[in-house]
Amino acid sequence: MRWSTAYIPTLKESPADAEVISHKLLVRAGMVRKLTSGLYTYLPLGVKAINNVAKVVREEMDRAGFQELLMPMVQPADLWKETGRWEFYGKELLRFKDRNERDYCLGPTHEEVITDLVRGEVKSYRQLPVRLYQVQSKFRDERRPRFGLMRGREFVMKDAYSFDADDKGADSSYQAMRDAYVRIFTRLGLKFRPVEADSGSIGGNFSHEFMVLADTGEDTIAACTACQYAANVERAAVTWQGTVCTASCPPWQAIDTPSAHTVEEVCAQLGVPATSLIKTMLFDVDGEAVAVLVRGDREVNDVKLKNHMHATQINLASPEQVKAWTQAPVGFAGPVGLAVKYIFADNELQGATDYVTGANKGDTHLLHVSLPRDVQVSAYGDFRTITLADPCPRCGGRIETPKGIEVGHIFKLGTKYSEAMKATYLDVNGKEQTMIMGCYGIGVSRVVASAIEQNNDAGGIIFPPSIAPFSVVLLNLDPKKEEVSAQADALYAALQDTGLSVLLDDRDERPGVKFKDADLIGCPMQLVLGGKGLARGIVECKNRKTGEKGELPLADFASAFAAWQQQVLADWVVE
RNA sequence: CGGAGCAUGGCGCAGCUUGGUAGCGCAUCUGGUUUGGGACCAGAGGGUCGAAGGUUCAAAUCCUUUUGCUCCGACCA
Repeated sequence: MRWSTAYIPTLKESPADAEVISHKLLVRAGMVRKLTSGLYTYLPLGVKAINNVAKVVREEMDRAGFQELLMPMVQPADLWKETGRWEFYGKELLRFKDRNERDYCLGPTHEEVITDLVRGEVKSYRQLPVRLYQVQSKFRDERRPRFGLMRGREFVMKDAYSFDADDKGADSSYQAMRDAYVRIFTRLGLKFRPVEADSGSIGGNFSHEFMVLADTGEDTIAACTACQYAANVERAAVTWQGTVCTASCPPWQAIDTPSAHTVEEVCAQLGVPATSLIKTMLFDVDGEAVAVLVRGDREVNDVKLKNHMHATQINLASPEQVKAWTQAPVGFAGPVGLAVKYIFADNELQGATDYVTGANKGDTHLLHVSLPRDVQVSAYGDFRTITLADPCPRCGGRIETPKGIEVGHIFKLGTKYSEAMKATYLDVNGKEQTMIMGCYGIGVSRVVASAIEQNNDAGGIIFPPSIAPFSVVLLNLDPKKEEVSAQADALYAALQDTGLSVLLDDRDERPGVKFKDADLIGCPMQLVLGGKGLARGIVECKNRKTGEKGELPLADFASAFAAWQQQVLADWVVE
C-alpha cells in the first residue's frame, strides 16, 4: 500500500472523549472512528489489525478441529424463550419487533441458534462430536460502554461451540480449545494468563478466562507467586486458617454511634480497629432478604454468595430494602435479632466472640456480640474476596493481584442448553441421550485494543508483528528525487515479493511528519530511505519495539533484511 | 439506574462569571521560502455556538425543557 493513496487519517491530538491509551491511539493512528457511544467504524488500518487477529484465530480453530460457519446476527425470540434467557438475560439483550410484530433480538451470543441447528441435524452418536465456530459482530447493550474498543456495544467476536456425546468427549473438546487459546495468544505476542473463572449467567460446570495483563484491565487476578494457580478474584477461594474462637465475652450492650454509617466512622468513634467489627451486608437474592457477615476489613464477594445459593439474580439491597428489613437506615444493620431469610457468615467468623456490630437502630451499634451465642447463623462459608494477606488456595504460597483484560473465556456448559432445547442423540444402544456442550469466546476487537494497552510508548502504538496492519513501513524521505523514489519502489517491490505486508510512505511530506506517523501506527519494522543513505548505499532500519537503529546495505539488501527481520521477531518471543 | 462534568468550524480549545458584530492553535486551500524527528512567511475558505422554548432593545453568555457524549458508581457471559 502506498500511503499517498491510502486512507489513514492520523491525528496529532487525542480526541477529547478518549480516556484509555488504546482508545486514544486507535483514533490518533487512524484505525477507528466513533459513530456513537459504544459503536465504532473500523477504518482500513483497524480492519487490517482485526483481520490479522482473526487469521491467527481461524488457523488455530481449524487446527483444533473446529469448522467455521456463519450464523445470523438477528435471532428469533422463540429460541431464547426455550432456554429461559428471554426473561433472564436482561436489558443487555437488544430486542425489537419486525413488521409482523414478532419478537427478535440482536445476538449477544449464539448458544440458542447453534443448538437449534445441531439438534435438527445430529441424531446419532456417530455424528458426534460437532465442533463449530464463527467470527462475527456481536451486540450487547452494555449499561455503560467505555474505553473505546475495550467495552463497546458492537464488537467482533469469535465464538465456538462443541457438542459431545459424553463428559469425556466434552472434556477433550474443552482441553483442545484451552490449548488452542494458549497458542493463539502466544502467537499474538501478548503477555497473558489463563485463570479460573466464574461461569456467570452463561452457566455450566467450569470455565477459564484468558487475561491479557495490563494495569488498565477491569478485572483483578489472584495469582500465586509460587505455583501455577491463577483465578479471577471473584472466584479465588479463600482458605480459612483461623481457629474457632472460644473466649467468653460479656453480654452485648448498645452504644450510641451518632451518624457513624461506615466501618471507618464506627472505628473512629469507638476507638477499635476494623478487625473487631462485623460488617453486615444485605442482599436481595431472587427476591429473598439475605444477610452476609464478614469482618469489618473484608469485602463480601457477591459471586460466591450467588453460587452458594444457586441464585439467578442477586443485588445489593437498596436503601429502601435495608430500611424495611432492619428498621434502620443504611449503615446500622447487624445480625442480632435480624429477621431475614438467611444469615451467612464468612469462615473466619466461626465462633466469633466480642465483636462490634450494627444494632438495627439508627445511630446505634452493639458491643460484645458473640455470633454463636447471639445470632442464628444459617451457614458459615467462603463469602469474602481474597486479599494479598491470604495464602494461595492450592499451595499456600504468596498471592499477588495483577490487573487483566478478559480477551477470551471458555466454558464447559454441560447440558444447560441441550436439555432446555432437547438436543439429543441416540447412543450405541439406541437410547436417547443429551449432548454435552461447551462454548468458547474470543473478543477479537478487544484483543487489538488490549495489545495496544500492553504495547505502547510516547510515540504511539507498538504492534506485535502478528497483529500489525503492516509488517514494514518504508519511508521515502525524498519522494521528489527520482533516484530515491526509484530505489524506494524497488525495495517496496522486493519486500512484497517476500510475502510481507508493506506500507510505502511516498507522501509529499517533511521527514519529521513521516517519522512521527510511522511510530504512531506501530509497524514493528521501519525502513528509512533518503538521499543521504542512498549516496552511501544503505537503507536505515529501526526496530519499533526496542528503538534500535541500524543500516542495511542496498547491495545485499535481501539477506541483510532477512537477518534483521529475524532479530526483530526474536524480540517478540513471549517468555 | 444514581452522582458529576461537557457540548462553540474537520480536531483540540478560549470566550459565558459581569448579555453588546464569534476567536485561537492544528488541519484545509493559494503563493513563496524550506526539506532527516509533527517547518516558516503572506493570504483565503469554513461555525444556525447540540436542539427547542423563554427573558431582553440585544443571548454562545441568563432561565426552563430536551438530546447526545464522557467520567465515577451500580450493573455486566
